[in-house]
Amino acid sequence: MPELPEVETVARDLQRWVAGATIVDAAVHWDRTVRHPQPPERFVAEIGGATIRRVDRRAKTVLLHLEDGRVLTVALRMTGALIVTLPGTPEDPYARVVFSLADGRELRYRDVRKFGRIGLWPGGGLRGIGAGRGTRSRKVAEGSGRYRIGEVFSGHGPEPLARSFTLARFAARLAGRRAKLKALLLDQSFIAGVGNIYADEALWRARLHPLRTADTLDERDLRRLHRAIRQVLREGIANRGASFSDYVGADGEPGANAERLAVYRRTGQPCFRCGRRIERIVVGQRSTHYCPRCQREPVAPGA
DNA sequence: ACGCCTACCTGCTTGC
DNA sequence: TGCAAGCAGGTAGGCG
Repeated sequence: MPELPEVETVARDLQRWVAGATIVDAAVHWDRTVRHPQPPERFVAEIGGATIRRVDRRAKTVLLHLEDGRVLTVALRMTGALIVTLPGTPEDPYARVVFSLADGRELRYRDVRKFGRIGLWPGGGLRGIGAGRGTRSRKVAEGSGRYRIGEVFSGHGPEPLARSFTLARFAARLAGRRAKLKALLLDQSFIAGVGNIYADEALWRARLHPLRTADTLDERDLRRLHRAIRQVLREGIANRGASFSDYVGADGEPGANAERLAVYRRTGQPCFRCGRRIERIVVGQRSTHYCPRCQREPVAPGA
């Protein structure tokens, strides 16, 4: 499940391997993977001849900045992967879009479950992203006009690893919120890039129960949570991401972070801090893993 | 504005 | 062994 650390790994790989490369052709094998422009034939016509200037990441989306200013976005969602292959590499039945590069290599978008989306957008408006209050995700639907790349992300919250994501700013964003911590961490308009794995890991590290509500946190809780979010994401990047089934880097290799996780998918196994068995509950339709001793139950109001 | 729910997808695991 | 149900979860979009 590509979250911030996994997407960052892919973007860094691609920056090393395809920055400067020219896309000479593209083949779309699953139409709905291409979100914009529509129809896919138009997408193919518009991407042909484009040269990749730089590759980076915003939230959980890979951004391939083209020389002419346009931006190719790849949202990996659940099972998406961007893999660079050498000439002669066998075809992949799960490759939904294949970009042919001028030097003979291919940049393949592989996606077993077809949730991922690729878009091509006019540049502009990226500056200042995440500086706003983080509204609910705006409607930037397929086929509904040509939004600039900045507008695609206008509804996203701040980047948790940015220097500007300070404790004060985090506290200000949390103020007045009464949602469960788990739900809040998964909300991309609150913070960009955290998914189910790193939400559970951050809460374990901060010793906070996933059902605690944001308005019950004191200053020390806030500080621990702010720190924990940044730590688990940085460690994930250092280990090239966590692989469970489908996630791989642009080299096609899985990351090493899955075996270093403290709670995610460790139900019934001992907590690394206290030895108590990790439990699994469902919060907002998402499986949630935590230590019942280290992460104490929320106290009912008025109890 | 916010919290909650479902659809989108397919492969793997589980249970009978 | 076979087969169906359950599970995995990011996010658009709908509802109250």
